[in-house]
Amino acid sequence: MLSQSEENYLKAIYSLSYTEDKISTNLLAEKMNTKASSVTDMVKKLSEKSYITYLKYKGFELTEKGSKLAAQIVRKHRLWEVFLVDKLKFGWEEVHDIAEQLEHIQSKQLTDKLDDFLGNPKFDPHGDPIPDKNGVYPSLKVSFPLNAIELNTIYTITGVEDGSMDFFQFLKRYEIGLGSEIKVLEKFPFDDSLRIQIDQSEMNISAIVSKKIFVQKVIE
Amino acid sequence: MLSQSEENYLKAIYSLSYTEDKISTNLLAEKMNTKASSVTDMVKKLSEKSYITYLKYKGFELTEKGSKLAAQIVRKHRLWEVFLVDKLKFGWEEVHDIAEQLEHIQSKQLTDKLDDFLGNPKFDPHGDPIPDKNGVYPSLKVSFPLNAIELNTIYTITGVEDGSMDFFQFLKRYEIGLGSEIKVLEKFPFDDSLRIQIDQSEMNISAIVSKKIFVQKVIE
DNA sequence: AATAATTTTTAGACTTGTCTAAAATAATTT
DNA sequence: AAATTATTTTAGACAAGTCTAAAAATTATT
Ligand SMILES: [Mn+2]
Ligand SMILES: [Mn+2]
Ligand SMILES: [Mn+2]
Ligand SMILES: [Mn+2]
Repeated sequence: MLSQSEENYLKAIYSLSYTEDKISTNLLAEKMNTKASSVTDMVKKLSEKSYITYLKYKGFELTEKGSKLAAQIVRKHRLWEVFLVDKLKFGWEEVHDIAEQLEHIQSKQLTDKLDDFLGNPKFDPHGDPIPDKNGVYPSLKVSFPLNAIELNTIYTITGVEDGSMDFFQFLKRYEIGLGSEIKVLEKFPFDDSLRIQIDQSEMNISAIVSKKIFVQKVIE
Repeated sequence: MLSQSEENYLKAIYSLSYTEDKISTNLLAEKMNTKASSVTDMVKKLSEKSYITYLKYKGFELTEKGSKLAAQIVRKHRLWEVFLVDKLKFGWEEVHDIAEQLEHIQSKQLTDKLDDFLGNPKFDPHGDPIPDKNGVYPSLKVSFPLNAIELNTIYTITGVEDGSMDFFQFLKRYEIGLGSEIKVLEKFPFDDSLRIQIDQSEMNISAIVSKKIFVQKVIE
């Protein structure tokens, strides 16, 4: 059984693994708000216990064992967040620090019963996916930029990349917003512009715009 | 903010205060499954922080501040036990160790919201009273042995002290059980036996029996 | 009241987790 | 390729919490 401190480090490494391949001492130190020397100490210990592989000066990465355990901590964290928001009526912005404590409670039975009590939620109040008891994440509908989707298929807009006022003005003018249903009718290779159907109306959008609008396939 | 260890010691002192006035090092060491020297170390610290008063070789006792805090830890412990049993469907015998961890989660808001969510329970699954957010316990109906109660007043049987088969056989023969309504009609000083009314029937019981049957006054 | 037994405290050691400062290694610049 | 800079590790210190063994204080017994 790992200490609370070891678990927090492991979780941080897990979270960095999402973007980084091998993780450096300084990167983890920054994430954990500690000093590099403390990280080295902990990394030695976690490596000793084979939750990570580590070569001096060369960085470290999670082992299968480490990854499995980290997923379980994330699972607990997110399940407790669901509990706090859904059952205790906390705001979603208030729950992180409490979940940071609750995630360390040791009882597999508790986690599983909590999961059932909450109705086996797939996402936490911040929209982050909750791994199941085997560490498996719910299948995510992945987002694509508009310029990369199938023709004549309905998608939903889930995000835009550019946050400039000009871009928002453009989107508003044509009533393009989150949740709008969108279908690409035709591609024009000469300038990569697209003829699209947005809700009921049709229009042509430039390649520049098409790269900034992200969509997900509509399920069913 | 106290450490988990400090909180556990404080809670143990609080629990011993119920029977002991001044608490000795060895008594607490036994309760905490530690060595006397560890207790001395911790007692110094808690005294330093004025949760207890302590004189070398003379024992220690809770201050007002210590008592208040300990009651809040007990409150959390018992509320979480209610949660585990009522909501997560644990058996009442399974919840103590988990509550032992949960009682250390730091968030007053969490405790109060949990209390509301559970419907402000007054007793935990083991029948122990839950202090409110001000540390006040629900008014307990206190139990007395039958030989110490008022004449001609209705009481309810809440417990028996002797667990022998012979005694149970006796109780069963006369249909005396938990929840039975009982009234003492007459006392016979020559042998301290009692004439009682048990539910609808009347009988005489010996002093020996009268000391083993515990009752509470019927409210209202 | 002296001696013996018990209880409590102290002294010193060990572990975990952290830090600062210095040394070692790696990466970048010239 | 050497020098400079950045990163990482080591060495040594400290606080918290625990333990064993020895010393001190208290309590009980003769
Ligand atoms: Mn945490
Ligand atoms: Mn979250
Ligand atoms: Mn506890
Ligand atoms: Mn209980």
